[in-house]
Amino acid sequence: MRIGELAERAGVSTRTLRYYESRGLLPARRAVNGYRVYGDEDLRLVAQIRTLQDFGFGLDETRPFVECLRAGHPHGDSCPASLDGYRRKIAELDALIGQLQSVRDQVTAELVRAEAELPGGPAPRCEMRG
Amino acid sequence: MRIGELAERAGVSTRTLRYYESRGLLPARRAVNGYRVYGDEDLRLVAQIRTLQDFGFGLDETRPFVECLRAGHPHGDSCPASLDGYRRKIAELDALIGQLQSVRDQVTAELVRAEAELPGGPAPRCEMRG
DNA sequence: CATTGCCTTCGCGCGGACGTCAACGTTTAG
DNA sequence: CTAAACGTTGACGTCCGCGCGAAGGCAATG
Repeated sequence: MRIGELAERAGVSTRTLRYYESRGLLPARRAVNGYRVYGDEDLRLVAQIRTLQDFGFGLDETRPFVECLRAGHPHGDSCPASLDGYRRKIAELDALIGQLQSVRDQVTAELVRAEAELPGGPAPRCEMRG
Repeated sequence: MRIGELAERAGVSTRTLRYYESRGLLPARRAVNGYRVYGDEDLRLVAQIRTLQDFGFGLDETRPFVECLRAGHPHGDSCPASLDGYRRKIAELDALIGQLQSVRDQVTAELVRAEAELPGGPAPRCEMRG
């Protein structure tokens, strides 16, 4: 299989595949004429990269998974390094979520304060009846 | 007050102040020689921008607050448009947090599955006795 | 011969908030 | 008078990751 076919089957552009190769993922054997030659396993490899990308992994972060696959393991996450990759990403996400949550709370506090200070008088959230 | 003094007092660079002006925030009067001239209210204006920036507001999103201040209101968030700005940002943050949470859960599920499939056997989270 | 596919390398684009430099005018202190 | 310090505009560089586009040339196939 050459680059065009792999690109079509994987649903990415040939540019993307060459880019992956330039980044050290997805190395390709070469035919005598210099054409890149791929096997079916490379399809799974690209699929693994895309999946992780969808999770917000950077290209570099997909490396352990890719190397795990290339080492012959059944899944990209069949290796300890990949699991660590998961764990790091989860920790990263938790940290980010926490920061965003904190900002969210601060902005909400500002909103509440500003609403209370409005010259038109505070807009009550609950109906006051007497 | 000229640009250097305002920059120092506000804790930003002169480049930043000129940039704000170019973006339509922070318009400056000009002296006869063409120098930008600022008043004390501009200091509060810059402070308002920085505060919002810290909350993750883009420059454009600070516009209602800035115009509110320039309209003579006591705070940048003394205007309805500013409150809407707060609300939009909160909604934005909620959406983002939700997405990240979803991704986090998916990655966690992958991690759990991969751990269970490890050739070394699943690493139990709880001791099994008996 | 034409078409299609592939090869390489170089450089561009995006988006936002600036940094940095150039080349020049102004003010101020010695 | 001169030099430093400050001001002006304009244009380009940076960071970040993930690519895209195009030029110029070789390979395979009809």
